[in-house]
Amino acid sequence: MTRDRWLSHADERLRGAGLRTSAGRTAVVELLARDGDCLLSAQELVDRLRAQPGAGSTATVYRTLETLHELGLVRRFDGGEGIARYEIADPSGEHHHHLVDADTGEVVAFEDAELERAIHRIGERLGVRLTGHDVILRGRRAS
Amino acid sequence: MTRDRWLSHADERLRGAGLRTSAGRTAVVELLARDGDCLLSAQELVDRLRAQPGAGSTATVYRTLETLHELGLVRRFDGGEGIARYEIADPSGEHHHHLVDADTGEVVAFEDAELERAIHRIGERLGVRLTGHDVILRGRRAS
DNA sequence: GTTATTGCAAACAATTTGCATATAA
DNA sequence: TTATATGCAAATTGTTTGCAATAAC
Repeated sequence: MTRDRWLSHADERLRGAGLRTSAGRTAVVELLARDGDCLLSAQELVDRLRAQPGAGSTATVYRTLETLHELGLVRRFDGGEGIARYEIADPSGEHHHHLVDADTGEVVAFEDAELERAIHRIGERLGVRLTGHDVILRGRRAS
Repeated sequence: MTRDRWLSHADERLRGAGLRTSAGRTAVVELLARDGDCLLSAQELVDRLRAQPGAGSTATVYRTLETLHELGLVRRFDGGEGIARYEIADPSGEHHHHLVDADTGEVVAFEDAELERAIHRIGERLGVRLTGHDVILRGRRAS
């Protein structure tokens, strides 16, 4: 399962970066492995951590997210509401994009091979080795 | 020319929304028509307005950008640095996307018909009438 | 022991808002 | 004349940071 794979991959990567296995960071990483497959804000993480005992300070959550992002373990999105959202980045490179309902704000994830192919070709056409990409669609359900 | 067309379109649309032709808003709109074809921040707009006499308070710039965005006259982007950037939205629907250099942060605009087609098809596949979309590519120049 | 990590609270930066004044209609 | 728009400064909000205490190695 993707989440388990991500968790062990993340552990390994953090260890490999010379970082210690500390309570706070571990709590964030495990929470992400459990709930982080789609777009969580830092505040949401803090809240969920606070539900469980002791762990979960704002600073630690932000610091951990920054670390994970630098290591390529999470993707970060800056949706127009001025708050960043994160989701785990599958080590296999497989990923989805997001469709936002223009009325409700509801977010749906989708994958599309044709889209990925088009993006790949753009990189070639522009002479750029792509390191990442984000696609956000907005629309309303056809009535 | 696109900018002139945008300016008259914007004027008309603002008028049509029952808004008054005021100095502050007009200055922002005209500045956008002149310089706003690609990704300006609110602060950059304020600075450029301040270069000219009298006009250009932070509040008015933000309020105008909000209005323009609601009316679909500008596109807003939230690049990961916590600051929003705006550019004029061509009334014809023609538009470009952005490639960010992973090393320098430099932004290049591009258009791609194949990409647009792929996105259109995704809308159909998901049963959604698309109202907008953003694509951001990140990469480094092939050496 | 030494060094990384934590948590709190203070600091920050972008953006928003209250309100009294000025201005377009 | 009347409602809208402005500008200032204060308030808000998401995020970052200094620092002393704590925990990993």
